[in-house]
Parts: sequence; C-alpha cells; structure tokens
Amino acid sequence: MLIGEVSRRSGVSARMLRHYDKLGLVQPTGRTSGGYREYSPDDIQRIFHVESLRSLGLSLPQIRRALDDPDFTPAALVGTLIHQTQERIERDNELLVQLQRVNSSAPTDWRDVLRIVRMLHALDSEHAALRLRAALSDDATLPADVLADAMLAENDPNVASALQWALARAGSDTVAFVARGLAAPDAEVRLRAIASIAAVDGPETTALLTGALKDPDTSVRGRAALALAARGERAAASTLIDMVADGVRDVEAAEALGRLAHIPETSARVVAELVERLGSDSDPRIRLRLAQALAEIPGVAAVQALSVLTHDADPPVARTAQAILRNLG
Amino acid sequence: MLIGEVSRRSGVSARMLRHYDKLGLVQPTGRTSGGYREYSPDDIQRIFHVESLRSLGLSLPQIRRALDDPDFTPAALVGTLIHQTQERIERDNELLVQLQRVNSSAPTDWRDVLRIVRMLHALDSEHAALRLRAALSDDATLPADVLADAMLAENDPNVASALQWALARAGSDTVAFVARGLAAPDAEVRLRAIASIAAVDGPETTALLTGALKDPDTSVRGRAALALAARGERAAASTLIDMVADGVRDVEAAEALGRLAHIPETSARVVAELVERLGSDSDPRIRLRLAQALAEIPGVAAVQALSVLTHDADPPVARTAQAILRNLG
DNA sequence: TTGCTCCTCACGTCACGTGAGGTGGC
DNA sequence: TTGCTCCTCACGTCACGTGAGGTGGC
Repeated sequence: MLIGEVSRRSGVSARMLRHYDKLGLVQPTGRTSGGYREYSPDDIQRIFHVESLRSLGLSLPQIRRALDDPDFTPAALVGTLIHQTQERIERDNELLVQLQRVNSSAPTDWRDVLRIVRMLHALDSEHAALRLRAALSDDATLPADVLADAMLAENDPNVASALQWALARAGSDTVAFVARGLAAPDAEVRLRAIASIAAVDGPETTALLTGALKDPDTSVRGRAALALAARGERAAASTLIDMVADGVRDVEAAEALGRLAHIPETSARVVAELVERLGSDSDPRIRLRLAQALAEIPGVAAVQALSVLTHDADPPVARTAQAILRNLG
Repeated sequence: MLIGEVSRRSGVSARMLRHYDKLGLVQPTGRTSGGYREYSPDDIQRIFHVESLRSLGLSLPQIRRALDDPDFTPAALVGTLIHQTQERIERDNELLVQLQRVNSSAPTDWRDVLRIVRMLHALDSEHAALRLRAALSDDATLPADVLADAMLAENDPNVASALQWALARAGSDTVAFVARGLAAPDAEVRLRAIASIAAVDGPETTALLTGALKDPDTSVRGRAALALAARGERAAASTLIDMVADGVRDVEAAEALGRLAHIPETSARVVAELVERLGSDSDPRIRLRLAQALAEIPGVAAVQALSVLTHDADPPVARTAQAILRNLG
C-alpha cells in the first residue's frame, strides 16, 4: 500500500509517515521500482501501535524504545507519565485561577494586566511584609473577589486586617464573596469570614451571621453570636448562654446577654434559660458562671432567680448570689 | 548593568536575554565600547513586565504585541487563554484516567500496554458493536475497575450485560468497584450498579442493597428491594409495599412480598402494614392494588384482613376481597 | 599574564506544516 | 499529453540549552 492510502486509512499525515521512516519508527518493508514507499499489513499494524502509544503521551523516541528494546519495561515510564500529567494539571489549574482573576478585573489595557499580576504575586508571596504592602497599596484595580479570597486565606492577623480595610473600601457588594468562606472546611477561614461579615451592617449580613449560629465550630458560633448581640438580635441568646456555660469568652458573652436583655420580654426568656441550665447542669464551675451571668441581666426576673440561688446547695453559687444581690441593693 | 548581573537578578538566563534582544522584546538601551549590552533600570522594568505576562501563558510574540501595539487589547486574548487552559486541563484529565487504567492493569511489557489501550479505545467507541466485541473478547488483561466503570457508563443493555458477564468472570472482588456507581448522580448508573451487585451473593452485597433502599430514585429502590426479597431479607418489605401502592412493578413486588412472608411473624407485619395503608390511602386504584397484594400473603392474618375488606366501602375493593377468598376456599 | 565575562554564530531539541523542484504511472 | 501521486531536501515554528571560537576589562 502506498503512502497516500496509508495516510488516509490511519489518519497520520504523509509527512509524519516519512518522518517515522527517517526516525526508524516505521520503515516500510519495500519500495516500488520508482522509489515509492510500500507498506505491508504488518507495517500498518505498527503504525497503529505507534498511534496507541502516542495517545498515552509517549514521545516518538520513547515509542521507538518501547517497540524495539526488550529491556525497556512500561512500569517506570507509565508512572512518570502519570506524575508529569498530574503536575501539568496542577500548574494549569493555578494558571487558570490567575487568568480568571485577571479577567474578573476587566483590564482595559495591558498596563492594567501588569498591575493586577504584580498585585496577585505580592498577595501570594511568602513574606508577610510583601503581602501587607500589597494589601495597603490601595490599588483599585484589584477585584473584590480576589481581595476576599486573599483575606480568607490570610493567616497573618495584621495582613488580614489590612485586607479587611481594603475590602471595606471596595464597597458593600463584597459580602457575597466573603460569604463563600463560610463554607470552607477550615474553621479559621470561617472565623475570618464571620469577622469580615460582622463589619458590614444590614439585614443581609445579619442573616449570614444567624446562619453561622449553627456552625460546628465553637469559636465561629461565638463570634457570630457576639456580633448578633451587638445588633440587638435575640436569636444569639442561646449561643451566648452556651458560651457562658462552656467558659468560652464567657465574660463578653455575659455582658452581651445583659445588653440584649434590656427588653423585659427577652430578659425573662434569658433568665428562664439560665435557670433551666442551672437546674440541669451539675458541674459547680459551670453553675457558678451561669449564676454570675445573672448579675448582668436587668429586670425583676433576674433578681428573683438570684434570690432563689442564695439558698442553693452549692455553697459558692449561694455565696455569689448573695454578693450580687448585696451589690444591687 | 551588564547581562550577567541582569540575569542573576531577574532569573532570566543570559541566553534568553539575548533572545529577547533579537526578537525586539527587550533591547538594552546602550552598549559599552567593547560591545557589551548595557541594561538601564527601564530595560529591567521591561524584563519584569515580560516575565509577568509569561506567567500568564502568553507567547513571546504575543508579549511583544501586548507591550508595543496600543491597538492590541487584553480582553480577547485573556479569554482565549482561559479557554485554551480549560481545554488542556480537560484533555490532561482524560489522559490521566487512561494512564491510571493502564497502570492498574500492571503490564509486564509493552504488548500488554498495547492490548489494554486497544481495549480501552474499543470500550470508549461510539459504535455499540465495537463495544460489544470488546466486552465479549474475554481479555484477562482488562482490570476489574475498568470493566466496572465501562459497565456503569454503558447505556446499551446488550453491551452492559456482556460487561456484567465479564465482571462476573473477573471474580468477586469487583463488587467494590461497582459499588462506587451507587454514589453516581445519574439514577441510570445507580440502577446498573444495583443490578450488578444483586448478581453477587453474600453479606457484603446484601448490605449494599439494604443501603440502596434509601436511594432517592424509585426504580433504584425497587430493584434493590426485589433483590433483597429474593434473599429473604425482611428489610425490603416496606419498599415492596410502596411499589405495590405506586404501581411500580407492583405484580413482581406483591409476589416478592408473598415469598418474603412465609415466616408467620413477617407475614403478620406485612399484613399489618398493608392494612394500615388501606386505611390511610383514599385513591381507589391504590387501595385495589394493596388488596390484591393480600392474596399473595400466606397465613391467617391475610385471610382475616381480606374478610374485613369484603365489607369495604369501596365496591371494587370489596368485590376483589370476596373473589380472593372464594379462590382460597 | 590569568581568569572571568561577554560577544556572535550556529546546531540541536520536538513534532510537525509547507513549500520547491523533480519524477513515476495511469 | 495531462493530472495525480510520490520523491527528497530544506526552511519555519517555539523556547530554549549548549557549545565553538573569539575578545574586552580588571
């Protein structure tokens, strides 16, 4: 079979078939009197073998060895190819993220592109000083989603807070980008997201903070509860009481409960829940903290609860209740 | 600054700096009397710009246009680069799957590799005839995970069943690979997984089938329930009753219930559940199917329930119950 | 004078495409 | 004789590395 037909049947260009010939990869068995290459069925088989191995990413010299050198076994090479492909995919994924960030900054000319690439490299730097400088650079070309991602990934508190500022300057529609961090598996990231969201007022952020009260992580729940209490949101009460009981930022939590309970109705509910916890918990340290929290709650309900506690079986609890009532009087 | 120091500071090889010069990308401002290239601070700036754009994947000619041609805007090119990168990632992911399949077949020489690549291509073919031939080829070099993946992805029932056979021949440790299909988002895939798992006896497959009773898809649940019933597993009863009620393979389901209820205890529970459904459902067609199912259940409990139904307010239900009792008597 | 740096020119890598200029076979 | 196919040789692509052979500057 002549080269043209072989090319048509195999899909390999005549140019490449001549190239295979020169490399010694596939040398046609014969030539016609006129010097035309003549391929035998075996030659054609071999072409398909070459194409098979090419589909796995082998180079032509590698294919030559694979087909002709009996000492060359597949194990090592296939492993290497897998590794190289994985590395290439990883690099390409990073490249894609960069390109999409550049794209979302909507550059009008290449100077804009250069600016944002420089900023992205700086924010990616290992040196906190460089990251800080980038965060403080006040470069309006940085899109909000990039700032948000950088802030969520930032473990240096100084840089993180500089990025918070930059985000605040970038406007209020940055909340959606930061909110993506609430779904992160890392609790630290969720904590930074909450801190950032808490800095922006409005019903949207309140809803996000309320959702975070169900977070699996204690610190995240606590941070959300304190922020909600500062907004007068009664939904935070139960979480704040948990914090008092668990001794997690319990002083802050108790104060927040006190401010939350300035409405008589809320006050009564908070006192009821505190009293219920005092009844169900037996750990003396927990009960002491719950009793102390009552000191922060305004209104008669708290005073009544404290009066009952002055006769508590737990001497420290009873003494604390007495002391609080004495101070109030 | 001479080329050596520029190279050291920028990380670009002297060879490449000369190449940039020849391309007109970065031409040093001056030369010394001896002909040495002298780079100005601006030249060095430009080198960093070139490297920035290279990090985005631009070719050297593209960078030249970006830096020198004011009419060349970033929008289109950045979009193209994103697209190309996505395509490359996709192709590399497919390549990686192929390589890992080849690897998991543990080829000892390149002939093994060629065999499995040929099989993989055949199983990937658009033509069902080619896929069928590959499935029937009885080639032991095909690893079980590949067979399982092919079977799960196969939408031609003939080919799928040939692959089932091939899997069965490959041994019983193929179940784990098939079980991965139970997590597929496509209900068809889960259905094929269940069918394949049901063909292998043992406590492991029974556990998988029991788990599938919670599948969101009716057909998947039904298939699992029928398979479990054939194994005498009473856990299938509720699902079978659902099938009777919903009219999904209801005749088969009723028969399976009958075989399942040969133990008096199970029989009583099945009858109780059927009666409860008859009481709570008002659709006459559903109630008729539930009543008919009672005919399949052995034991006195079913006969008692049917006796009650002979006075049912629903005439077809009452008549059916009478007919069943007549046949029994 | 001795190292060191720099210069230009050019070949090699890798998998091709695209000619130019010529010829065989129906 | 006219198309068509085939031949070899060779340049171009792309981003480099690595020489060879020569020279400037301390």
